[in-house]
Amino acid sequence: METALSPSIAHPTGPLHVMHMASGSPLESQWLRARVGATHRRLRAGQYLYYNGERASDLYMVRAGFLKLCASAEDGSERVTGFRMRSDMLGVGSIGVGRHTCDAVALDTTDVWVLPFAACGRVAELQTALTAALAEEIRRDRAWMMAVGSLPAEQRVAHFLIDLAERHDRLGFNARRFTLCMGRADIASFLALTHETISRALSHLAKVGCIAVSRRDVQLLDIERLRATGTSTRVH
Amino acid sequence: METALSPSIAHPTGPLHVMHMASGSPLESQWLRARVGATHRRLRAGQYLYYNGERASDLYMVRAGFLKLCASAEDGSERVTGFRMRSDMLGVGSIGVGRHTCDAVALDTTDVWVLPFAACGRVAELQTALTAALAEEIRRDRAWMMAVGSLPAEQRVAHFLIDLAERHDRLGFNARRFTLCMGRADIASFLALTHETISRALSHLAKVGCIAVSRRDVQLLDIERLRATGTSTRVH
DNA sequence: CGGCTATTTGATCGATTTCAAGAACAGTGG
DNA sequence: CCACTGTTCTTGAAATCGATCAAATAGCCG
Repeated sequence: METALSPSIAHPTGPLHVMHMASGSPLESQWLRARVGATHRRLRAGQYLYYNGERASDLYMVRAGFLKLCASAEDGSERVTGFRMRSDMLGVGSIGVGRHTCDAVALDTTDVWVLPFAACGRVAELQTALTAALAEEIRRDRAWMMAVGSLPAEQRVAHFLIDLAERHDRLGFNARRFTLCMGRADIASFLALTHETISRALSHLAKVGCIAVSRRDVQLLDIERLRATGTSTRVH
Repeated sequence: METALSPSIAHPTGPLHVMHMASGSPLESQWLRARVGATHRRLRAGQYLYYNGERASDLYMVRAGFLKLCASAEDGSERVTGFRMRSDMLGVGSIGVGRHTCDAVALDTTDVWVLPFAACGRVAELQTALTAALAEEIRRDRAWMMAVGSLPAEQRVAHFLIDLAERHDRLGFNARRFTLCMGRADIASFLALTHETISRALSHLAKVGCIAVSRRDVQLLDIERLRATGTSTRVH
């Protein structure tokens, strides 16, 4: 019944679609994981998987739960740079520098596989999968750049909700109704807005009937209209 | 004498610094290039190296000149997502999807090496270098997200100028004085502003004595102050 | 020189931030 | 179970920054 939603949710040619690749990637294969000596780690909400600047020796794949990534500028201000859920990779930004370039914080009880760096390099299949995961990350950031740079506040929020819905859909979760694992402030930081603006945008989208919101529970009522607001033209 | 500038220009721990890595990367080695069958291509200003959506079979490394990358949203609006100069990689976003995810347009007479995809995959050293290049790209985008998301217009412009200066410095070019290869509109698109705002920001930075601008020639007169404006706190 | 595009500058308008306060909720300890 | 406290969320009103509209100037190329 989730698949019935796909026609309206899915985005066949968009960059986000490719993320699904990870679900079938070698990184999820059982024997490969054994071969690289993958271990397992569980985090409670609020715990850090790794810290910015910390020595990096592993990559991670989320198996359950939800995390946010926070980068900090030189001046000390923090910004959320992304959210990660099941089948997403973590820590790829550390490749080539050996240190994590952001914090990773669990927003819910979270399970990850720990994939040692060195081992990943030895296994050719993993190299390839890793490369693909990196490329995916780039496309994801690119999409974010487009959205944040050119959409007004309410449309950014709509875009954000649709993105979450698509990811839920791909993982087989309910894409029309889900709970946000992060607070308004985190969404605001991610979308480069204030938490008041997020609140107002959600209230307004609810008032016009696109969605229903109660605290952190969200229902997408009129996805088409939501997508329309989240996609409409805004040329600089 | 360029090195004398480094203390004030360089950014020892910042993500941008790592970009330099590319200069010493295997991708620049002569025999490796021969081994992957690298060819050469020259573009005149305005010519496209590749188009968004086009089948991708190569990666590119810039040897001379200057290019911009343009991504287009579903609604048709175009946005500049980056600028590339010597020692930068191009086309990495296509890895894993087989198609280019943006346009690459020369802004000046430009030379690139063409590195066939398939060959890159065979050579282990290249795989590693490639992975590093991808990670670099991610960090670069992350830095952009931080800047654009949290800085007001004038500081974004200052940040942009400093970034260009650092890249020039690393390549051994004059970091205090250079000419912009792109128009105001391209800068505006990249920084998610309007070209009028870019113009005003440059004029103002010039009025307060941080820089001198004439058309596309820029001199950085007071880098410290420029950096201060480009870094100052702006917490959401 | 004319026509073109890029750039600069001014004036106004509007979206979003900021400041401020209240309401809903969660957790705590009595 | 309930008051207490702190946090998250919502809402309002005012202030601000950048966009938009409009026009003038400056280069550039044929």
